[in-house]
Amino acid sequence: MREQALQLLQWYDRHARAMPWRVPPEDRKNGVMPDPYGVWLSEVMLQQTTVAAVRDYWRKFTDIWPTVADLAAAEDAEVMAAWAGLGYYARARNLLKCARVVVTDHGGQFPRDHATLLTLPGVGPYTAAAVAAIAFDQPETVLDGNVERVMSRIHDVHTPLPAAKPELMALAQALTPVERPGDYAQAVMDLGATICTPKSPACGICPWRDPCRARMAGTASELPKKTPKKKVPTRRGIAYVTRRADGAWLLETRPEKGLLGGMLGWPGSDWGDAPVADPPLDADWYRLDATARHTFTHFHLDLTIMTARVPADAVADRGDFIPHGTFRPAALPTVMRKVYDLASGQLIID
DNA sequence: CAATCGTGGCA
DNA sequence: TTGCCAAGATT
Repeated sequence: MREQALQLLQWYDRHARAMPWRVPPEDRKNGVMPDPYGVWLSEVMLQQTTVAAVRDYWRKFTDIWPTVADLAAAEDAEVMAAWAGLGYYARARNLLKCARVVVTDHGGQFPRDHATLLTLPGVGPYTAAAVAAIAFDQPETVLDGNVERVMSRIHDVHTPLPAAKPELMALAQALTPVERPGDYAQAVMDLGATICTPKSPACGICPWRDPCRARMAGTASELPKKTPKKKVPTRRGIAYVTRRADGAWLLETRPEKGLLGGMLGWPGSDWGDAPVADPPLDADWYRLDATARHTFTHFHLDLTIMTARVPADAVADRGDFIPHGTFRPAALPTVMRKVYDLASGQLIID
């Protein structure tokens, strides 16, 4: 095996991070392999998301749906509700699609090869490689943010991302060993997460200290270069929070496509410069002084909150009344939960 | 290729 | 407060 990969694997044997979905290196050496379903689930959840944020969600999902068949049989709304708060909700929609494809088209078994994995909804180049390597020990190369950073430093690559990706992928592939590819994939990512960090990397204790070109050049902390991103605009909107006399709340399921697609939310306006919207029903509307502020990936949102109490026989033009006993604020995406937190005090039913 | 798509933690 | 960042995929 290549010396450099071996050094990283030896470091991983001593410093592998413990995670609920991970089989530690000492067990993998004894032939223990992780459940592909759990690996796939973790990889989808970890897309652009921290390990700390994923842990409890992964446990919740595997507790409620222990197998891919269980997940495939789940109600859409239940899965979206369970995902609420984790963000990037297209992942949850594709997660369910993928589970159903695995059951109907692949006999309930995850494909083992990269090409077939790539055909699954929500599975791109990174996730396909991660599942193939970690769950099936195939010599695939994972290229995530960690690996991009590690490779750009080891080889002192100054080409800015994302243009540098093909180059970094080639470098990463050249290092990928044929032995223990699953542990190796996890090892590079652990290295990036704990040693070769974005700011102040711990080069002094790095297993790849000697071959690292950026450390030699003193450029490690400024790599990888990235194309500058523009700052985000502020948009405004209106949210209508309606409570019926029997305690029910007026909510609507958002369209499948677009922001917060498929998630539960308060009826409201579009979000833009000067939002206008008709209330979801005729009522005596009260405007809260406080607004709900939230930052998405590409814009800030400032939501004006309107509240109203309506009779038990009220009929809405938009949305559906959800009974008080059924409604769970935790099933809302964060921005909608912020609105609830601000509005609920005004809508207490005796 | 560039834009879209969440959230929470941290300097 | 602001900006950056985290195991990307899709269009």
